[in-house]
Amino acid sequence: MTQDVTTPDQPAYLRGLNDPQRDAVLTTEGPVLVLAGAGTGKTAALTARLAHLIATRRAWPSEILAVTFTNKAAREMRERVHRIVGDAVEGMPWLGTFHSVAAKMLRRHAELVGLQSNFTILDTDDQLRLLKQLILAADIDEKRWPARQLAGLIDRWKNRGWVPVEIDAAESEAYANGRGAELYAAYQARLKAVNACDFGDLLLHMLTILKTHRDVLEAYQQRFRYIMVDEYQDTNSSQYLWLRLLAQERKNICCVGDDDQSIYSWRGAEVANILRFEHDFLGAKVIRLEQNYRSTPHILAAASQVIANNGQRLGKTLWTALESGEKITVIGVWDGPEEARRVADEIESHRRQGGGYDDIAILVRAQHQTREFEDRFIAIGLPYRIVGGFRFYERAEIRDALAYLRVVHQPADDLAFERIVNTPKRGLGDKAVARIHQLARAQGIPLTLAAARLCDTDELAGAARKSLGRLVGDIARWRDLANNLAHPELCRQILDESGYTAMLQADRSAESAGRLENLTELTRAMEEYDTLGTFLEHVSLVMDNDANDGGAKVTIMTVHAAKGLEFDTVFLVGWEEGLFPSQRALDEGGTKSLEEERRLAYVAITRARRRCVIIHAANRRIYGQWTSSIPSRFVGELPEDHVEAETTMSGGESLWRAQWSERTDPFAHIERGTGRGPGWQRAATLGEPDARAGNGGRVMEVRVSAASFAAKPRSDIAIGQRVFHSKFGYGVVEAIEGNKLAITFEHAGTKHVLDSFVTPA
DNA sequence: GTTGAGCCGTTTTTT
DNA sequence: ACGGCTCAAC
Repeated sequence: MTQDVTTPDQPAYLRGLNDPQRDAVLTTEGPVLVLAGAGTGKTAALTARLAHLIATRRAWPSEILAVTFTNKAAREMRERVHRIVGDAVEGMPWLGTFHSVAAKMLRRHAELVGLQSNFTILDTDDQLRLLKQLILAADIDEKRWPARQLAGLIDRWKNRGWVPVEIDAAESEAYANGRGAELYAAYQARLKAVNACDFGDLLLHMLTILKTHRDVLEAYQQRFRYIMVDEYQDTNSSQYLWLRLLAQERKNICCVGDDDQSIYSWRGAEVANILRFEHDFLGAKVIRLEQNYRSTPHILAAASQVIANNGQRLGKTLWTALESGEKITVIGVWDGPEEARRVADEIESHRRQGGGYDDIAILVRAQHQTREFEDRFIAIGLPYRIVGGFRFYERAEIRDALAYLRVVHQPADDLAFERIVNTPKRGLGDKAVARIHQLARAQGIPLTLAAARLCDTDELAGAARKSLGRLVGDIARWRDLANNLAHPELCRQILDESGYTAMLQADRSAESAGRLENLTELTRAMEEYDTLGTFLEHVSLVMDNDANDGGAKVTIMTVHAAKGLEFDTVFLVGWEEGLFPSQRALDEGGTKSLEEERRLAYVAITRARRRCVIIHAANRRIYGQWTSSIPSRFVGELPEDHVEAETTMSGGESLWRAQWSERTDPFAHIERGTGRGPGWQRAATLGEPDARAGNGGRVMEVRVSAASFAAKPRSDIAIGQRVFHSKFGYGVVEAIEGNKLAITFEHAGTKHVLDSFVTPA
């Protein structure tokens, strides 16, 4: 093939690269666009390029700006560069996500936009609470004009790089009869007052600074000899403008992306950015990476065929040298639970043939789909991990603890103060808080200060006054302590002295034990950061938590989260109209949304190395209602020659292709099998779906859980013992079989679970 | 000021 | 189906 033309005296980082990859590495000067199809070794080329710039002394590590979209991608790049150039990577302060790099810059120049450098970065939750207050103050009916909608609008405006005065009447019209811009301005003013900004602001403020302060712009233009951008198809306008300003002087910008994998338009990404790159950066060199090293020809053919239905593509022809392997499997099942059972069965048989759990992923369109699998996997004790979903730092107890730390770290953080003022309950309700607000507004001071002053008056009733006085005193003391105490210790002390720990200890509900554990974990995590400030920054920007607790597990995640990853076997579930493509995309976005859904399908298929199984169910429960569904149009777009169709439904024949060619009646298959009314009615009346076996002539295979083979009973668990399970709460062990336990839970009935999921209570 | 009952929207996707 | 939020009662 094209690789291995390397002569022995060439540097190690070029070894194993094919011609276009090498071209991407060695073309250092001028604008470069690397169009990298799925699985074409994009990251390898990108990291080699970085290494090349450093090794050939074209730039010091600190003179390279390298931005990615996710923390995961940034971390991976850092690790890979480290492997090549060693500790030189430590000197790369400007390798990170757009947001973390922008935050770092903004902390240096905060005063130019009216902030102090210890500003707080708000998350969505804080943002919504703040907006609600403003909506209320503006006398707008929040029921009619939800804060979420306003948040979405403001986010969109920020993504486009628009400050409040740039919002025209037509845009403003989108909220509360033209008051959108007014609310946006009020929001920005409020953020400034509490010394905070949101995610969009990190970029927008920096953009404002670069536009209005020539000296700052020129300094960065000088500094960044080379700029590299990963996943360029995901940049929004504000990021694009930011990049263009920074690259204007030296023009050494290398963007890597794939227009077919643009799946983030909903958060402002503009595919147009990549489509018009050559126009924006004159003389740009375009390099295409088209050799796929990941997937079999069948998988590649299927993906290519699906994406070919999109218009407006830059176009690539992916090819592979791999063996042809297995065709894609399409399976039609009866309903959601059967889908989960079927996937579990496949995984266990894969396991029996010596396969592992780690190389399997289940990709869903929407987060809620994970539940069906979670339920099934817990029931049979199949180890799994859900990526995304509830994030560690989004849990209530963690956010409470962080709010305490924020109040201590950044005195103007009113939102944090509001969060903790009556948590734990200390008799400071709406009335007392309203008084504090009143005073704060009257004097134009932060809430903590207003609270302190309020204590000196006799405006509050005795109990409330005493309670508030205590809190104010505590906060003042903690602020002092912050200077001479290690921050993890400070955090522990705050949690104890505020009564927060006591509150959780007094709570005997199923979750409280886990919450206390989470707080311990939080203080442990803090130890990895030098200062309270860097820790809080990390929390705001790097909110991902790889649950890296040992042991092989099947991964369940959304297609979005799977971008950039690969697995031997991939199950693509829920390929039904209304779910994938999503109803919303079908309803409101027209062709554009549908094409984005199709790109999502393309991303999904190309995650698979060897085996790709696509499943659609005939019936699904949506909002608690059974609904019939028809196979996704994307199923119909798969090339026949590369697909093996199969169904477990009573009719015996797969209808997926018929659905999108000849047949028009979506219920035909269901009627044929049962001879009775609409499928969902029957499904709804049948308790345990397996009971249908006799009905439709299908017999469920008797399953032996793979988990029971690896039977290694835990010594700390015995029959009759009380245990805790993070999903089901407390229960008593009834039986032990290998590493599987039968437990009668206090609130969830009797379940069979793996012993690794429980702890002795 | 705190607790409970009923109502509503929710299910896209994330820094 | 479920959780979060609003409103009413204690």
